[in-house]
Amino acid sequence: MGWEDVRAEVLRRIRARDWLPGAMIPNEEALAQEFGVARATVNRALRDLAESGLLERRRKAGTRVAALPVRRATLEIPVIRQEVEARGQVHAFRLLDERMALPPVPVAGQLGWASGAAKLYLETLHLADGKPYAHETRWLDPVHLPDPRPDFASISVNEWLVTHVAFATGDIAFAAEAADPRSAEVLGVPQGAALFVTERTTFTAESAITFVRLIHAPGYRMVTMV
Amino acid sequence: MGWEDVRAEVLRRIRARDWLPGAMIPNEEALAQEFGVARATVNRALRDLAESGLLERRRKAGTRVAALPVRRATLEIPVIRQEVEARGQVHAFRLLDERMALPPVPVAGQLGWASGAAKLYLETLHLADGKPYAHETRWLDPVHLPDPRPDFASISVNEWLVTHVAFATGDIAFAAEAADPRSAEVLGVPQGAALFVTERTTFTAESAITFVRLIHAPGYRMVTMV
DNA sequence: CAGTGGTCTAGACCACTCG
DNA sequence: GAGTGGTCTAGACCACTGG
Repeated sequence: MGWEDVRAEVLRRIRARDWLPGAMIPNEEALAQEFGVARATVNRALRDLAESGLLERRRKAGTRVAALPVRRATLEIPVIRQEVEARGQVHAFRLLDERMALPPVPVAGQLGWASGAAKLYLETLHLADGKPYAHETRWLDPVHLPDPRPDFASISVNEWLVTHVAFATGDIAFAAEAADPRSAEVLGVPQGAALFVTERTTFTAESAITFVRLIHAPGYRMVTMV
Repeated sequence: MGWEDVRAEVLRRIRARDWLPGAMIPNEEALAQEFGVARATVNRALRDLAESGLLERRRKAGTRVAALPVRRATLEIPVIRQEVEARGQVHAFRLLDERMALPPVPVAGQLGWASGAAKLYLETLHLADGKPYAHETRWLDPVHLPDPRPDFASISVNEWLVTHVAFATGDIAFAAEAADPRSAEVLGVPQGAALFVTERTTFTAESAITFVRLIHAPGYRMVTMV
């Protein structure tokens, strides 16, 4: 009887409605005795179920079955090259633009960059088997780059950052947007086409590193297994 | 020195590039000695970092810093009512259609339903402060419903399922799609508008329960904190 | 203040897998 | 075969928080 068995049995009782949504379940010590395992083993199992949103735990208050379970889905976000290669296709990219420029106010604001400070703008087209796969536009604080800058025409910005900059946190957002003229041209789709967009902001402990928008070619789906 | 401190210190060394991407790090016992904690405490910290994709661990092989860290983002997918109420708005919904019908072949196929078997089709419009929020279309195997069926005009299908059916697993997909005539009409947007679509398939241990498409009103964003 | 979960420890054995 | 992570145990103390 390992912790995964304990988890399975608890899960079974929830599913069988032995323990109803919103109801308390026995405390760790009671379950440990019933299953004949140490309390730490029960703790491990219940902690896991709580992390996945099926249980709610509070000291002193005890453990209850979540009334309205929040589904938690984990997305894996690999570098684009891996994503393309995982589909059995060949990845390539073209650096379309690279220059210092003033970031738009909303971007500077979200990243906490002083307005009026020029940052590095990079525009890249990713290809899968030679066909447009994603249109990437990125603002990057050059303070995180060595002098001279890496040659982003030969190594993708993202891969350089991932292997050379210690990034800490960030947030990711997904949205559907109508293709603007530039993305439409680059991806070879009609203006206004519905495109899947990923936006990522990345910070180190102290300061913002980069803001990137990935505009995916039509048909892109993001899938998760629960 | 708790396990979170150990995790923080290991993270610091990765960020400081003391330990380079792809490189091995000391084993648990060595770290336990260095930090003056039990091996189980180090294990907890390293396991956590491995789950978030920063470390790769294998028995006998040891622990190494991930060469190309896979970002893992966790999405919380609450019931729509909670989502709307979290924005400080009032949730309401209207059941637009409810009937037995033959599901489209791709749907039946994905759910493992015999072709030619009629299932329950439900169409719902969700409102936030009275304005269209999401257009929901759903196929549901009535075998999971009591007789007579719940009154889905007064309790939303999703909430009924979540509190009454023990669902096990499922997958979730996100995509951008152009508004079809029906969704455009119901949501009050032009045909062809770019809309964010969520598709969920839900299974019990034995059989498929439901397939649901949520077509969100324009401007919808799905956000995650890493 | 008292009950519950959260964590730590020291030691042990097991499971996997590299060499 | 041997080294590493994975897990379990029994006991202890701590931290939070409900009554």
